[in-house]
Amino acid sequence: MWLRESRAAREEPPLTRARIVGEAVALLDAEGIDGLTMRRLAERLGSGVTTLYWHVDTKIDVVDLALDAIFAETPLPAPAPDPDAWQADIVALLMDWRATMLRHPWSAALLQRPTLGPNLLARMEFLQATLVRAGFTGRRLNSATWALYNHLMGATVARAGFTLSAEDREAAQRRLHDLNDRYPTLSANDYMLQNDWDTTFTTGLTYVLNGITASPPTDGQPSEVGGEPATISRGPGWGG
Amino acid sequence: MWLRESRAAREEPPLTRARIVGEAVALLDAEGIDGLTMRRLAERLGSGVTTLYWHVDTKIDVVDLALDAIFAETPLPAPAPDPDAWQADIVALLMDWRATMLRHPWSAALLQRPTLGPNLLARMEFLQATLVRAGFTGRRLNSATWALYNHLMGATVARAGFTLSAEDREAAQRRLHDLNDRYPTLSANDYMLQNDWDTTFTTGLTYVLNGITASPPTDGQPSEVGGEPATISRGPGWGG
DNA sequence: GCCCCTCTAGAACAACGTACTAGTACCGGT
DNA sequence: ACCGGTACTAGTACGTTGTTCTAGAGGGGC
Repeated sequence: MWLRESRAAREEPPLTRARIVGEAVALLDAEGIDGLTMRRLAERLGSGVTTLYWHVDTKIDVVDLALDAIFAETPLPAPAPDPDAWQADIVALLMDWRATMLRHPWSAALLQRPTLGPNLLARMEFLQATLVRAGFTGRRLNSATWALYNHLMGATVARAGFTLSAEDREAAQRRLHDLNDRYPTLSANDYMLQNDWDTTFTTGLTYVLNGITASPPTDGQPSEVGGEPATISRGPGWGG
Repeated sequence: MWLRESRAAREEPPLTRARIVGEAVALLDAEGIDGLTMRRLAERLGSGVTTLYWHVDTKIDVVDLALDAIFAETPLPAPAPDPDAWQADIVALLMDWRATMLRHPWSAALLQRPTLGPNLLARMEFLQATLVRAGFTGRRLNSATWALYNHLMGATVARAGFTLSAEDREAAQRRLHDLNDRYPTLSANDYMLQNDWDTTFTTGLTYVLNGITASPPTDGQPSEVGGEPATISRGPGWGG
């Protein structure tokens, strides 16, 4: 029995990579990115500081692991029964993706490094597989994938970064109003008082999805149809 | 003459806020965000470290000032003569915006903090004023503004963060191929080998602009027309 | 009995942001 | 001619950070 207990302790040593990552997420949630310190992390784990370095090479590893770990909280959405409802699948995926990141606001600031964790790749796989199922291939597939991803990331980073208190926002808006001659539109439209991020996100998502859907998914020649990148230029070509 | 020289020196002391910010941008360009150190900055300026703190309250101030300073490099684009060509104005603005950030890649990682510098506000003013000129008001104006801003930021952050060497990208793609059963789509579509960020950006921008243009700009009741956020939900409503 | 492997932890180092303090040069007032 | 204040520079020092180096404890196999 003691042997068995000892073996159990052997298979689950008091300090594990998983335990470190879990506590790192908790610490990040509680104190933000600046609160994550190897010493504080060790303190919360009841271990020596340098012990962490046996399980992990560097602090960046901890951050990367924590970043991927939060995407294991939620399972991928179940694809809709109707195979034509690919847009619903994408909306479900992106809404959950955003919700996860906003549950851990520090993640938004960290996602600028290349994201190669298994859970993030799984989400990317789901996104692109859904688009493939909808008929996108080649360059169109690539553009659609990134357009959706960009909207998600831009909206979430903006949302997570705009953490001003209500008073601060009102003060900033008053300052905009004082600079009325320089920023008349921002002043008139209460730019700083924006607070309905959720509907802003979903409305923008419909824009992107509608734009993607309108551009036909590569049936036939992939380089001729309207909406090609070549139609964008600084000169004329727009506004017809 | 000596008096005059002395007065000139008086009006332009050896160390200026502007000179500090300029050197900070150069240092950030050369060595990235981790290379920006008060000591190294002082060294490059030929001054004592703590002297900086007379001109600037904290290091964050330096970063914020540098971040806004890069948007003074380029003037705002001249609005197109044709008033209906508002989309061309927006494209010109966003292309230049992105180009500026990619010229200083550290800026992408920093833009998660609320951006209230005068040059950034001027760009935001241009963007929203153009949309107002196109007829957008109220919620639609807000959604359109942020959809465009989100696309810009998402694309630029992704681009600036994906700085892997060609060999690293190929190695990562090989790893994806080895995990074929888990990421079949990413494996089959060379997800990691994406490198034409420019056309991906412009194509995505046409998607967003088309989606915005398709949704009518608040002529009449602002809450009834199609494309309302309420039409998005996890359940049915999509995929018709 | 001995060794190696897994795991823990203290001590120490270089580098960081910043506060405190002292000092220099110049200008206006008396 | 002196004095005080203002603009500006700079050295020293403190606490904190990530990380390396080194030492050591406990257990299984020869």
